[in-house]
Amino acid sequence: MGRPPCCDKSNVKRGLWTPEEDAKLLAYVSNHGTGNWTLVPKKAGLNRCGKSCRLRWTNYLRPDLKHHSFTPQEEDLIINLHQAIGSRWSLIARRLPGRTDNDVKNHWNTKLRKKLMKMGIDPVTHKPVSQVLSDLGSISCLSTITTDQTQAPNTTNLIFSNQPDQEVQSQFIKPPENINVHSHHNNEAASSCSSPSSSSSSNISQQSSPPQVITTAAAVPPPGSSFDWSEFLLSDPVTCTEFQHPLNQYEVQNQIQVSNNARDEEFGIGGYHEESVTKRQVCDKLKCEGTSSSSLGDDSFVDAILNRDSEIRAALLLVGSTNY
DNA sequence: AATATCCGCAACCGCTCCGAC
DNA sequence: CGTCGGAGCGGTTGCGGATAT
Repeated sequence: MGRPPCCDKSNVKRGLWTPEEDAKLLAYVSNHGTGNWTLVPKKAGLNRCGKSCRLRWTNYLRPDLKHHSFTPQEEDLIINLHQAIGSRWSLIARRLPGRTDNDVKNHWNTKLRKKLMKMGIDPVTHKPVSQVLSDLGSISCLSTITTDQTQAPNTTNLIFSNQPDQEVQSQFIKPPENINVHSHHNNEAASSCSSPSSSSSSNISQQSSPPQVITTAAAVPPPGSSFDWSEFLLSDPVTCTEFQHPLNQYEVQNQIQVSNNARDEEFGIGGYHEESVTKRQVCDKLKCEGTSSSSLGDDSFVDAILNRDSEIRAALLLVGSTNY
């Protein structure tokens, strides 16, 4: 038996709030504070679900909220934080005084995501789209391996099916999030399907079984042609599956990739974009390393991630400068 | 001017988290 | 330790205004 609903949905008003309702809620919360949200509507004389009241208050009525559009500085901060911690909207919003998680989320989905796409940057991984496609090529290599190893319906196996169903198509639209191109096993896949000693550019010729999608593809953007990545990313998923990698973009590694993997290794998790990673997991990890747990509020949580990210990137730059 | 399409935002839904018991 | 229930989060939906045809 599931949990009963928080309120009788058939008997409460839904949809847009009227000015009268806003006034009632505002008056009540101003005088009594929020307290137990399930009791607020009754005490405030509103025929609304407590959850709806809380949302209206936090997203619209709170007196400290900004209602003007986002500044370029705020946008930059959102992009940077999203790159570091993924879609933890509430955490990102706490870095932006007067903004709510809903504000940030909406702004990301309607403006910033498209802006990055237009710049040729994948908004999920924040990597160049060409690299994401390279990573997908690597993952397809995994699919040929894992199909034999396990029948578990993991995403990687589904992605490159020749007969994509609805689910497969939707996953293909946003592959990095669902496939997690920078997770451990994908790295293993990438390395297991390429010669250990080979340079990345030589991997192509050594691949015995290229991904199905790629081999059956027809449309290859000619070198030097104008190609709109944003249009590609927004295009029909079926069309997407017909796209073929330019071979010279088949290189697998770069420092950002390594950075992501190193960061994942650091926390023993499959990347910050992975759904299963909770704040607690990261905090626990940091706690084990001597970071005071009491100091790990949400801001500290973000700080810890940003600091660790900076450290890893700095270390990689150092390694890169000595290797090349 | 009428209609279609696009876009942004507010609100909802389902789920997890977390403290109380 | 397990259960309960409120709080909070992220994803998604749908409405309404703006713009294009």
